[in-house]
Amino acid sequence: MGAGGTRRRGAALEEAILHAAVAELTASGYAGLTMDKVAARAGTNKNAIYRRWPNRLALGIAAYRQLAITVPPPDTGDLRGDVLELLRQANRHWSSPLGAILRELLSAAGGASQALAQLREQSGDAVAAPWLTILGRAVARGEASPEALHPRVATVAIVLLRNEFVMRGAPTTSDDVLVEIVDEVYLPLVRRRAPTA
Amino acid sequence: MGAGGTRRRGAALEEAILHAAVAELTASGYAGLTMDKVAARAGTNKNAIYRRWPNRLALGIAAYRQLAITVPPPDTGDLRGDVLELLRQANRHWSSPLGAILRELLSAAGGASQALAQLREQSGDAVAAPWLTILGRAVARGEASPEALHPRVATVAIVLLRNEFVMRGAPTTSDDVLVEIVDEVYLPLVRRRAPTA
DNA sequence: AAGTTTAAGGTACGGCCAGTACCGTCAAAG
DNA sequence: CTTTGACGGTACTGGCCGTACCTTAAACTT
Repeated sequence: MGAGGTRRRGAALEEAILHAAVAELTASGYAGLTMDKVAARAGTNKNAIYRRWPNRLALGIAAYRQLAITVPPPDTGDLRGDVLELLRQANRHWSSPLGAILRELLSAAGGASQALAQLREQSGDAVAAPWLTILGRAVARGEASPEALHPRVATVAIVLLRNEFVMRGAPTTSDDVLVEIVDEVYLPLVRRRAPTA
Repeated sequence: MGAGGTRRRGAALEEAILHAAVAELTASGYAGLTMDKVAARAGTNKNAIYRRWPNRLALGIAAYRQLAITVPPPDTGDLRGDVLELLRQANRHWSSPLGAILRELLSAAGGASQALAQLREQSGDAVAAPWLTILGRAVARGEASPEALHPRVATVAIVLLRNEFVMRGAPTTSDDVLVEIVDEVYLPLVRRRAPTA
């Protein structure tokens, strides 16, 4: 049918498909992302899609990447404020429709560790950076111990929050829980420790 | 067909179906658990299944419950040993075929928080208990601070390990990582904190 | 400008599987 | 011995992924 009259090729068509996939993804989530619907919305057919992406999951991930954004790490002046703000950002993000899509994708990727790698590169490893940033400042201020810069230590708070999402199926996590994570676990852990006897 | 000759009813049939579902689940995982195959293996048909479980996921969960077992918490005499042993148990469990099935189910449950609750009851909350047990003993020995008995604190190690499984798609986690979790995060967190000078 | 290559469009399947409908049949309850 | 309701068999619907095959148009070549 090609409403535009002229037949699109190459990059133009690819962009149109991706755009349609993004639209479907935001409208119906990954579960509702069907190849037929994407093709229809893009005004093309499934062949054009399968020439570019090997399967539905790959297309879904590609579409998600169009949506993902990164925000600069907060700088409130003290560690507790920074940590809480980072957690709240993450909480908002996971509660948002975008977060729901990400969870769906992670779910669908499941064992396909090939595809999973792409998602981690985007959602996982990028997560560590802001924590190291705010902790670096805290160490400089003497608020945190240098050992806290160990990645596994630095990211404990966000990992606990992620666990909250995974275990409770709840869409959003109460702010009380965030405060609890910060005060009961994270700050005691990263704070300058008294020398072990 | 009914190889048994007599036609089974009620509990007998239900048991046969569940048994077949368990067999299929262990043989092919949840992805390979199809209603047709279960019916065939049980020597019945899909109707009998759908009269008892509303959908495939419910059947999968029911079958999984048949498989899940609990092991008594370790008691090595010191906290570090107990913690490591608990983590190693969990590591083995998640690496096992059974763990793979559980991950598949959690994946499939996804948003269906109704079904998710059933799985949590089995895999999630039951997890906290052994940690409180070993920590209770450690507190009595003076190895850990009483604040460590806070559930969110007590379960930090296992949550970090779970995160490892979720993020790295890896089937098993290296023992080095377990040690790292214990020594870098868990012990510093729960250990009796030196009175702030 | 004519010819050639390559990708798009159109359409129709194959295959898989969840879930449903219908009906004949047999076991258990009364 | 009759009635009831669950069981067995089978056949469908419907959705959707992924593929095959052919026609047509764009772009590139000579």
